[in-house]
Amino acid sequence: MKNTATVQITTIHDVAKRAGVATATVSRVLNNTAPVSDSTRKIVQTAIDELNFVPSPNARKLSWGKTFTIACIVPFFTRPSFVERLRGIVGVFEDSDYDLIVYNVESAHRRAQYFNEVPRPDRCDGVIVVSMTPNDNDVNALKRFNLPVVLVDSHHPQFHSISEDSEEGAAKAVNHLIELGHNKIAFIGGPLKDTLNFEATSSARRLKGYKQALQNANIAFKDDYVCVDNNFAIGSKNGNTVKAFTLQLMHSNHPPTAIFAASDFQAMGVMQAARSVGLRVPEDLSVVGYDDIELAEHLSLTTINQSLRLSGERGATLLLETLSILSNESKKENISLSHQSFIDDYAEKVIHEKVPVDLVLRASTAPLLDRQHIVT
Amino acid sequence: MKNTATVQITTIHDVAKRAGVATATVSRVLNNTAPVSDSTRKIVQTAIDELNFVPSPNARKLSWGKTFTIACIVPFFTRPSFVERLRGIVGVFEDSDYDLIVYNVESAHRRAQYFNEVPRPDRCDGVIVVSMTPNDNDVNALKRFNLPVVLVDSHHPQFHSISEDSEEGAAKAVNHLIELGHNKIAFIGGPLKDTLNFEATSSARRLKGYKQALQNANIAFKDDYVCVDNNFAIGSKNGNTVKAFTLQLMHSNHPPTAIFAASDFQAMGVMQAARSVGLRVPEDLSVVGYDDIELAEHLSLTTINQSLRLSGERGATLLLETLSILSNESKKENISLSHQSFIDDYAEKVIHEKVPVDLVLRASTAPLLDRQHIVT
DNA sequence: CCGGTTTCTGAAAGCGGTTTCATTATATGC
DNA sequence: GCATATAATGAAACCGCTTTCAGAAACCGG
Repeated sequence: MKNTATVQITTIHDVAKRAGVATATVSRVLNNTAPVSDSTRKIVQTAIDELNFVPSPNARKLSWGKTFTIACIVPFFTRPSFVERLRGIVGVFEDSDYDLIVYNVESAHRRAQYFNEVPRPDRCDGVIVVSMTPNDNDVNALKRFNLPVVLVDSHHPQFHSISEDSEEGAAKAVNHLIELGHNKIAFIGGPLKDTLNFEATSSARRLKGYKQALQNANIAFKDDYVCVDNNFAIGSKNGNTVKAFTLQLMHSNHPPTAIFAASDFQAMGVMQAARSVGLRVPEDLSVVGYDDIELAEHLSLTTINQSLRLSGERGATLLLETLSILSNESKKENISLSHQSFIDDYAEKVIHEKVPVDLVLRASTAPLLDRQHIVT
Repeated sequence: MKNTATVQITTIHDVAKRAGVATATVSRVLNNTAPVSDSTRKIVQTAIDELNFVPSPNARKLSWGKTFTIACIVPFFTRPSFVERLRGIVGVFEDSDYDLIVYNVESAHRRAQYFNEVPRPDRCDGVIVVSMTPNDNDVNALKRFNLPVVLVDSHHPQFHSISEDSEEGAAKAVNHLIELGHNKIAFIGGPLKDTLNFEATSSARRLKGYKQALQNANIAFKDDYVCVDNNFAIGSKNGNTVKAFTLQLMHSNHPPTAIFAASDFQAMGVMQAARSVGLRVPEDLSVVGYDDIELAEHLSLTTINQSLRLSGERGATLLLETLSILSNESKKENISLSHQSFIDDYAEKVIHEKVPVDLVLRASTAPLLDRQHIVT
């Protein structure tokens, strides 16, 4: 059951033979790892070029004791925002020596499986976890082999993380509406508890920001104005709950004049529902979303940009940096003591980076009109 | 510059020592590759369990001469439909022994690089190419080492492929409109030539299907009704061309009563543009999209479902099948001659599978009304 | 022109598995 | 009951590359 390819690949031995040197020498010119005389180097290089030799990644990995791969554990298709995040991550590793393997979590079972099996030094050199807060088991699994870990879009005291401040973002959204004169502002969001990790979801944090903003503006919080779609998940075919919520809100005795949705996808549902009953956006109803996914621009949706792509980029970069620091650390040589201690410090410190959240003004929000006052 | 992990991983030697056997024996119980007495098997198994031993993937790969990884070359973020396709692919490999590495093509440079560097037996056991028709160079690169290759969403005589019939799909869309009584049907699509591979794009094929359908219905083809956005690409910030096209069409002397867009994303632009000037969809304008991406359902967009997910699944499965056939072939033993020849046939034959294209009826299309007749 | 570095290079020992080959123990046949 | 096939196991080679170790060659000051 050996390899099925019929054409043999040239190995370092072929090169060595052709160049009339030992494989060690070939390896040395390959990696610049020890002095090689110009003459032999040239000969070897010629042989390499002529044979079109590329060293076997696997052999290299085994020999180096590194995998040169990064594992990315991500609820791939259940988050509307993963594309952009992943794009950021992929972009960083494209130009590095590392391969990226994406582990897609779509069930609690897979989640546990991946957290247990993937973070091993013989499988990857580092781990990026996206949009999942590690629970106790996960933490143990992640720490077992001291692999560098970066959390993107989540937070844990023991691991580096890149995250956004959902509360701040939500507050910005709501403040914007308040500044436009709205005070009947509803919230529509997804589930507040995550079934995969039993943590507060971004919806929960955005709801918190929403409440905070209202409070700061001395606007009374109304339970009726909060709608939570516990089944909401991109990919599930139940986008209708949002529409039902919207209609319910707008047909109530005190219909809101503005709705803040915890995601652009939900905001889209809101806009559609509103329009389906003849309400104009933004004239009759202002809508703010969250995420600033591609869609938002096409919908002219005012929303909160949470730098999705950037968060991926930063996460990947941070992991790369950690990796390089660790590898420098392991060859403690020629390094001044002060520099060494700097590095130690750096390696010890857990870094929590926040990515900016910004209001993106588009055409789905407008000042509260007098007419609306009358309607209410 | 060795591995940075500080905790050592247990190896097969540890297990062997603990069980008091040779590593060969451990390997044998691990792989069921030769008879082992029940007693020793039990001892070894215990040692494995106690030490929590998992064989190093890398060592295994090197030894087997296989990589146990599949390379997937895909224009990741420039196609609106990649998510679903990838989802299908990922789902298949999750339960297999293979890792999936996704190579994201976003420039001609990367494209060439990946096609040249990736399809080597020391990097992967098989290749899935998504949404790109290989050019001559690519074909050479792909065939160099006789690696199994499957094309998803493209076609080439020399490689297995899973694709949809864009012409048929487009014809179904247009026929639907014709059946509703429309005869002023415009087409809005993306570029007809692909800058990455200089091949006809799906837009081009859909345009062809559009023309065909018109012709079959004896409706004269009008150049004015065809709008091609040469800059269209998801991710580029120029979704406005579609809107401009739409407005231009609707303000012309003979505005169409229906528009067929070559993708759902573009259809969304059409709907928005139409509504922005007070036109109702579908009452004043029928719109049909293509792809049936998630969005379509939320937009209540009538569209053509081209089984995106399924295409990924089938492609991945086909590759897996090919792989298993090849590996069986390589151990030509205990196989009846007839079965062997069947396998040979199968391995020789290039398989071209079509995935179904179906009209999905939603609320963006309606019968042509008399009122519209008058308007024109 | 000699001892002592420094530079360059090859042989060989890993990396962590698998597999061949040889050997011993057991089973089977007559 | 002995020759021979078969089952079970260990030692060692191997996958393709890196790296240590040690020796040879070149360099250098006196």
